Amino acid sequence: MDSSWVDLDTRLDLNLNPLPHRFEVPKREFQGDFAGFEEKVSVKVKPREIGVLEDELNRISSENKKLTEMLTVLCENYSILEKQYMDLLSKNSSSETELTASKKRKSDSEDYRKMIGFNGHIECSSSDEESCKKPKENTKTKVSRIYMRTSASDTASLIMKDGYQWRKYGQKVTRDNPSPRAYFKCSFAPSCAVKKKVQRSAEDPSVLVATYEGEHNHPPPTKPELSLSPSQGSTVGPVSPARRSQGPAGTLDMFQGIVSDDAKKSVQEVEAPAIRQILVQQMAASLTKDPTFTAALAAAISGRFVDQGRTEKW
DNA sequence: CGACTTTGACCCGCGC
DNA sequence: GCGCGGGTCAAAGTCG
Repeated sequence: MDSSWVDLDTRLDLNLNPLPHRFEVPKREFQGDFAGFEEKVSVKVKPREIGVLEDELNRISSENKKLTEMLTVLCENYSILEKQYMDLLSKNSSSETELTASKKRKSDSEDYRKMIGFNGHIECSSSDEESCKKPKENTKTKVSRIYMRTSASDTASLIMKDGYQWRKYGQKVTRDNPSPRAYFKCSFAPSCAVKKKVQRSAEDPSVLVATYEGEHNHPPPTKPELSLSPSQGSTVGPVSPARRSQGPAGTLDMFQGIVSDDAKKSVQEVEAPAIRQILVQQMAASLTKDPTFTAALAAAISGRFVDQGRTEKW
């Protein structure tokens, strides 16, 4: 199924066709202050140059249109894939109910295998094996499970970036899995009782399985707050109650973590195409829905041209 | 120095 | 009752 995912670099490189050399902006353009820039903008531009600039502007505009179309197609692809994913989930859940308790664990891992086929899986449930194991516990406790493929460099640690701040309080080697299980508590809010367990998959050590218990009673950390936790760099919790209702289980929250965390790290470390897909979808949505995007782009580009005119004058 | 991680000990539930 | 295994605690160590 991997092949069905669009492997898209999420960086928006709008410079598809680099401008001719004469339009390249020297480094010095980005140095110094721009005070009095407006005055300088009223430059004497030769009529011939105006025509060239207009041509460039038109070209950029058409590129922008193409990009918008690409994003639209991407959104459609995502919708289709999302539908397939939800179908798959519903099939699995229906078959799961027919299994006995003893078989359930096995089916869970098989289920996981199917899911991991497309590299990332997010599963949320309020009535799962956890509540079967611990019938005395409050069955209302929401439990969600996230499978995340990690890069080789991440295999040493069990830190799973999800946007929230976690404090590790224990680690244990369990019987059914040679790799240790790490226990985390949400440390962002003292009153937040959310816990998470992170363990490598016994079948695929490159896959981290995080099990979240409970719901955060606080909003997800914002950017500045995230930057306050450099050591763990942890990151998004799956379940902000206010957001839980929307979209495929947990996906939006997961996505939010990726976005709100240090972008470089997240994109590198979270390799699950599903997550990237969500990222792309969000980007596409925000761009296509924003009527000012084109205008802003054009303004930025024309600003660059004006800059260029100024530079040539110097 | 404070926040966080590590890790061995302890607690508790469950099955036999 | 006993042993096992999962979960938690807390002191010591580490790091920025």
